[in-house]
Amino acid sequence: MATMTANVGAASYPSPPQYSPPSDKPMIDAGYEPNSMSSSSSPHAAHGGPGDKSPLSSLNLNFLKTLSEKRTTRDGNPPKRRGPKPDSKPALTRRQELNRQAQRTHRERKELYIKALEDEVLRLKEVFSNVSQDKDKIAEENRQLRNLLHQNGIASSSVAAMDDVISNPSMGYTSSGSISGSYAPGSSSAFTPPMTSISSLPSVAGSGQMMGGHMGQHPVQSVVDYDQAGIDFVLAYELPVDPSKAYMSPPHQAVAELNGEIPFGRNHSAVVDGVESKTKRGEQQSLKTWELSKGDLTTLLDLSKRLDLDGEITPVMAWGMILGHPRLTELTRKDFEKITDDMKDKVRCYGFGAVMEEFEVRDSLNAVLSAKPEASLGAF
DNA sequence: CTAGCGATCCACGTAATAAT
DNA sequence: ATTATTACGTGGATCGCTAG
Repeated sequence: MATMTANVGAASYPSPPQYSPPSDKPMIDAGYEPNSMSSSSSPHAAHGGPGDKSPLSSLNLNFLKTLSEKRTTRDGNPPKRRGPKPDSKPALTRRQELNRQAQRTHRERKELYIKALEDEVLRLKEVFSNVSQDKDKIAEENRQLRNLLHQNGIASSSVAAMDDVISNPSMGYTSSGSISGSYAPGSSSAFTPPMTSISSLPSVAGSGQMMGGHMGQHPVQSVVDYDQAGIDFVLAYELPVDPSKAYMSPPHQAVAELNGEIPFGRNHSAVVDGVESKTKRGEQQSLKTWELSKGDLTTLLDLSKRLDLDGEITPVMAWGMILGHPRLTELTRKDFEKITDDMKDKVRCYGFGAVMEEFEVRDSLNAVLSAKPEASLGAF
């Protein structure tokens, strides 16, 4: 059992670049002699039965020790010579010999891997140290600049706001950084282009800016208010038609990571609770949902690309998908409603909110578009 | 000082099992 | 079938302590 779990995790150490596997098939100790002893092949003494020693036998302890210790013995002597044990018999079977070789190379790989990790730790320590120094310098400079502003009677509130954004990566994050590719990393069907174009806008920007980007691409568009259409689209799934659909699947970890970063609206479970309580009490007041402004929609679009739902997407993502469609301008308000209705049957509750299959959104969208007279077919 | 002894380190072998 | 990895055992070397 223990072997199973560990095996997968440690899948492989980077192979040692310099190690050349025994070319002429499993001959005795071919090509192995890291230190001194060359391939010998006539030792003796087999191993006995079960022995002494503590259960945490050498391997684990050795592993830990090699993380921090030197390559010499305590009296400064070089470590033990390597090579076959002086008392080891030549392998009796081909399989035995292969195992022996495999174990040697494995140990070597492991050693190199650990060494590489050690080096990486040192490197990162240095980087961290440098960054810390830079940060201190900048903070100090910032302080001085603020003082200067203050002395000259210039309010620094806006500057302070910028500081918040900088010091809190969860706010107004930009496209750089570690969050890359968080949406469906393995899914080639992800609709990245439109989403990135949207999310690259400052999240503090109002919907006007967001739409500016799209209206630039689709000028002189009908009367469709994409802001409002988007809000309607997203909110449509926050009021489950069928309360029995609630909690069909467990909360996703990705949401936990985003928790606390959503500065508006309501907990979705509360919404579902509200629905339940409504069905019980017949009260209208409990059927509240998110209070979503146009600015919030932009922020949601921004946040949504950081979820990894494995092929499923949130309504916000779906809306981003729709916005990114090359034939967006052909869509009317009725089309949006049609898609919304379509998807209502397919939406599921993911614990924190609604999700839907990406391909179903695509299908629905394409269905609506294909019912239209002409146009360049720009399916996904 | 030194021999004796137990604990620990270390490199290795073997077998089982998972992965390819 | 072969290779990679894990788990465990072995024996020599070394260390630290202690009694003589």
